[in-house]
Amino acid sequence: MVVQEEIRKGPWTEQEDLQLVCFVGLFGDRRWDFIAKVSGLNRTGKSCRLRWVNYLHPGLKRGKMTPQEERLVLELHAKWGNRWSRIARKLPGRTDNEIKNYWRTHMRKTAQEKKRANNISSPSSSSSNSIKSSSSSSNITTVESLPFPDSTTGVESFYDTGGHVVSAPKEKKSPDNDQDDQKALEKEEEKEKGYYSMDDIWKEISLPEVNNDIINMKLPFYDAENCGNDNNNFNGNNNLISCPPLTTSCSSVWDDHHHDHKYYCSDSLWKMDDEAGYKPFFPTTNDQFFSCFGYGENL
DNA sequence: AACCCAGGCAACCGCCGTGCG
DNA sequence: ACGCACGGCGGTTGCCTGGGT
Repeated sequence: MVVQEEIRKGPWTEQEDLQLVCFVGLFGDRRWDFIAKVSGLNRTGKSCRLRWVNYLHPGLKRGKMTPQEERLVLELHAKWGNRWSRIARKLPGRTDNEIKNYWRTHMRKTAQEKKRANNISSPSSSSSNSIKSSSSSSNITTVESLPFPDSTTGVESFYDTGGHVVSAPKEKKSPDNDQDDQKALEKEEEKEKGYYSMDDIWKEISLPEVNNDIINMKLPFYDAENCGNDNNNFNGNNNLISCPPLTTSCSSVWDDHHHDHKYYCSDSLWKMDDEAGYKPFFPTTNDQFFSCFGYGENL
């Protein structure tokens, strides 16, 4: 029995991010265990999924919530309670984690304000903090506790008016969606992205040798056209991202070459010329999005 | 300048549902 | 019908950062 290397935990490095992005580009955002294994990332599938969904997904907005979004979150939370993923589906580009964090922060703030107000008006009154732990069984926040008027008045929702659909985390078991339509939609999306279907993938990997053509395929959402930037790739001078070959021994080779900003996986070259190569790689201009990259500080 | 504290956020954990053999 | 593997979700934790003292 082979002793497994210890599974990595904690913050992701930029190399890991790039590796993950690359393999998600190849295989789609579904089989996370498979991606975790095949990518050479010493992470669990869950960890990979989380990183993708919450941070690397090209459709993510990031940045501060707009007042509109804030209002919507409160409105939907009043309706659905802590169904964060469900709420997130109504906010294109926002993740359940983000919304959850926002909610916590918001509630903390309102609680403090309330407390302060109570202390001012009636210092002796007992704390009527409406925020219980979010794990509380009755987690539906009462409308009255919200800083907005009446959330049940059917306010016109911007999210139902055909805003651009971001492939936010999908839910197969969603009770409020037509499942067949959903599946058909997902398939279409994957086709558009150029993903291999899982059948294709399994066929592919069952071959004795990995077909290296797949490795140099164009990743649809990171090319220059989509990003409106000339440097939307790893090396900043063409539209192709050269991915590591399908191997589980990438990372160690990789680590050996950190110091000169060039990353090799086996005999395939995955190269970063300099920090500038990282930045334009993602189709967003929000600086916060790149914060983890640190522009070479970890190299 | 040093320290403290609160806020923000990324990531982990554990549970649950689903699909498949 | 059952058990297992996996993905998804909600809750929680812990680190980092910025502002205040």
